[in-house]
Amino acid sequence: MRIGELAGRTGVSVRSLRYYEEQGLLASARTPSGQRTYEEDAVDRVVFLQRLYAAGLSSRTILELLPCAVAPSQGNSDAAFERLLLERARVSQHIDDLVSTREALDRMIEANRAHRDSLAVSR
Amino acid sequence: MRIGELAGRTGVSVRSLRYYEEQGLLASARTPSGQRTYEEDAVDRVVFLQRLYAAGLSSRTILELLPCAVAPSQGNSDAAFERLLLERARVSQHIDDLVSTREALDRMIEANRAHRDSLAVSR
DNA sequence: CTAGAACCTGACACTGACGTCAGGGGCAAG
DNA sequence: CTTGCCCCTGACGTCAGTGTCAGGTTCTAG
Repeated sequence: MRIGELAGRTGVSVRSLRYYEEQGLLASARTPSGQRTYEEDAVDRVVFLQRLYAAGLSSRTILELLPCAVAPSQGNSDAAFERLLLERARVSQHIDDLVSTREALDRMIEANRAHRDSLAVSR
Repeated sequence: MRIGELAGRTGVSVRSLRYYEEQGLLASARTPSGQRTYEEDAVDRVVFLQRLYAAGLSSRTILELLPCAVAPSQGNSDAAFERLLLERARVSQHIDDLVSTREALDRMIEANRAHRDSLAVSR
């Protein structure tokens, strides 16, 4: 498929797809005229990239652990595997932070709701 | 206390503190010579701001829900309360995303570890 | 053949939270 | 008094992912 279709199917902009390629995260074959061509599996790949981006990983970091994602079958460099473990820990830490932030928000919500209710009563 | 001490006690840069003030998120009294002065509670406020920033809220958004955080005692604008609920949902959604991303990472880790172990055996 | 959609490269713009530098004042200790 | 540290404002730099525009080629439908 061509880049426009891939963009449509993944919800990612054409610009971003070209950027991913520039970063070494997404390969494409080229037609003789130079247009990018993708296989079906590119869709999953792009979705996967989006997921990691959303988790706060940078292009560089994703690039480093990509060998593990793409070919767990060969002896991936220890560095990539270490990266993987490290990012797993980072995500986990981030989750914990968010959970406690959510709790703080819940306390605020509760406090405000309580007061709003009391206001409603007094009206 | 002056800005340097506040920075030291919160682990936030002096630059950031001035930025927070510029955004209307952190007030300061001024000495006659123009130097910023903070009360003890500024420490908590800054920590709170850091928490929200880490949760992905923008300065503008934080500013909008700040009334709820600072004075749940008065009839805060419905808009601020709505903002609060909305951001709570956003954080919650983000947590869910991160959790499923972490699961994806765990699957990758497992796949890689399995192969590494089998390699180790064959050596 | 031709219009129009989709594609190409290259480059500059933007956003947001901050770093950093310039140029200048305030203030305590020696 | 002066050395040295902290503070001030203002402004430009950074980073990363993307938007967007320019100028040009390619594909597809009628």
